[in-house]
Amino acid sequence: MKPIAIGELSRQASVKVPTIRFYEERGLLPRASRTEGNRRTYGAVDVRRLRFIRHARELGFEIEDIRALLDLAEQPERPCGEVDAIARRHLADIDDRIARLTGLRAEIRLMLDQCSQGRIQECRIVEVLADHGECLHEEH
Amino acid sequence: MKPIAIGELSRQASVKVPTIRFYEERGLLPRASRTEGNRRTYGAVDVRRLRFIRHARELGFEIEDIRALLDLAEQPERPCGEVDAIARRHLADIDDRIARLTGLRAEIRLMLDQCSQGRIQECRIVEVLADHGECLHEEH
DNA sequence: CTAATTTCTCTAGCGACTGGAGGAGCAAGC
DNA sequence: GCTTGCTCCTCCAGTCGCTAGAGAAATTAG
Repeated sequence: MKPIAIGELSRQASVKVPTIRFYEERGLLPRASRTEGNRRTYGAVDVRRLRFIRHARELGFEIEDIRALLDLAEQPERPCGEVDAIARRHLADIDDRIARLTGLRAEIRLMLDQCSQGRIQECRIVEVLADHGECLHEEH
Repeated sequence: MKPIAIGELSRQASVKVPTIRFYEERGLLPRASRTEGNRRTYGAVDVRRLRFIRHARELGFEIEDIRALLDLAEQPERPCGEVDAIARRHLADIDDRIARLTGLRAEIRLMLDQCSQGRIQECRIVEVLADHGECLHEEH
């Protein structure tokens, strides 16, 4: 039950000190209580909450989503449909990004394959970049 | 050979007006000549250059890379090894991102599959987020 | 008691734009 | 010639999720 300082919280949750202050400012962490000397103090609850945040961030959830997930996590009796929806949206977002990156990959791969290592004059990479019409890429 | 205004350049290259001014400020486009009334004027060369930039951006190249590519494109006699290197680096970067996103995807997919649509109390999604040890994810 | 470490607040910077305020230029219709 | 409406100008602020620095104060170790 002994309170810990921000540096200790940082170590226990693997989140940098300025990031913790940033999360507090953004409302993901409650405003920490302070010592006489104005230093933030934390407890086990904060460690858990911050680890939750870190993990969700590692999985790519945005701050807003995490805020919602934290709110929901505090209401254990409610059905978890909203939690599910957030995760599902995030999954769709990731799928989207993977698809777009895969498209880019193909196009760059092709450019590289066509480059004959000659002079820039006849370099396919430069040509393709210069002329949008020459490539696979479409999206408007 | 008639000069065009920034709005027309914007339409012809499919790049928004403020973005054109931004590119000028960042040195990707030369400082445009001006009319008596201080408005920027452009020509066909600028349209080509801006399209090159747009296409490279769509492919995910960073501004710095594009600056280098533009410099190289202006020296057609030089070997295209550097162009190749930039594209290769970018490909590696994309591969990296795809790999990481694929990892995230798997983990979120798993969470979703395990969620039994009950109450938040027993929701696997919340559990996994709360306890880092429970998941596939490792990286530090 | 001193020195080293930690913490505090405040501010600015990253990348690549995007959008708004407030004002001036310009073409066309009356 | 004048008004209307569009385009353009500059400058500034905001986005996202941090990260880093300055300069000062509190705490801890030796």
